[in-house]
Amino acid sequence: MQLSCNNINNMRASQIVFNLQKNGNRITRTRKKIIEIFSKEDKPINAKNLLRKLSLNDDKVNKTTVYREIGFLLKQNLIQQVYIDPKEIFYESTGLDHHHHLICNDCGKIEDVVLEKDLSDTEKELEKKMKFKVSNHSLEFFGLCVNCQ
Amino acid sequence: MQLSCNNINNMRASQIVFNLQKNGNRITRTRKKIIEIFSKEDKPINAKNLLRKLSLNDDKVNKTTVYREIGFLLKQNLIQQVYIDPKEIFYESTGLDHHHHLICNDCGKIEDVVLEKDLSDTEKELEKKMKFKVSNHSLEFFGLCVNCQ
DNA sequence: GTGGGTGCAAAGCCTTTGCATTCCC
DNA sequence: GGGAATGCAAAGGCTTTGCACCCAC
Repeated sequence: MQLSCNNINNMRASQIVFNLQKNGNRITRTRKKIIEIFSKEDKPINAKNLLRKLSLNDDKVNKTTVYREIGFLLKQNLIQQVYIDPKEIFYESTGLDHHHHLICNDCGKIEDVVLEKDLSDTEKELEKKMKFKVSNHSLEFFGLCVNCQ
Repeated sequence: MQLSCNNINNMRASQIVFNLQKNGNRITRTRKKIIEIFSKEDKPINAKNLLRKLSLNDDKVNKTTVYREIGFLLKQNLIQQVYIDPKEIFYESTGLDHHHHLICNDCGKIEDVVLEKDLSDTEKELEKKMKFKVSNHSLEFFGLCVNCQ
């Protein structure tokens, strides 16, 4: 199970690397690792997390590189910001299925959730009523997780 | 129009001040001013905005005071954080009707919107399916406003 | 008068920038 | 070899902290 899941994710990472390279971007060891981390991870990551994950392995990566790489991946639209904490910027892969987050106010745990109904009706309402052209939305739920209730 | 609107908001501010005082909190000039600003303002405000608004008038207020006052109002649950920009923390009065924001990706304008349907069904779904007890949510829309389309 | 509120300066954090060095293609 | 990517140190920007002074009650 875990294995097949990893395979799928690794395929996604390779695909991303392939496309980047095709478009003339260099694939350095750090860039490849970061792409793999974002492909494997199903929770939002911030710069500090990412630095820690990278440093777990063999060689160290400088934080400047991490920030620059985040900027690069944002520009390539491979990751996106997640609006769950106004004090820290979190990111997640744009390749994930459209989902939302449950953030526990007590322990800080973040869970993903795919909702049964989407917000397309609401977005239509906004475009009609407010003449606002919605390109994306952020819907996050705050409360208490099972363990903290 | 404008006048009556201000009156309503000023009433709200006086009510807040009254309650704070009743609970043993001191009402300083700065605290009162900040409460009035949040009551009058219908857009999310950040510390910098607030400092600027306070400095427009007669005497200057120190930024430390602004940050401490924001902390105080948060603790009193009179203002809440708004999740629209991961780089800056915005706040708005908790006394406003439940609403969401439309953030223009081009000019940065923030509009309020009250949606026809609420998310209570979705919150019930989450409590049932994920055993997550929702206390509040953040729903923000990003896109292009009328002028920027 | 007392204790909370304020101002100032300094420190803390996270993030960005400048510049010389490294290494992918 | 050329130019993008990297590492290091320093700077920037926002926020917090320490401490002496002030003012609301």
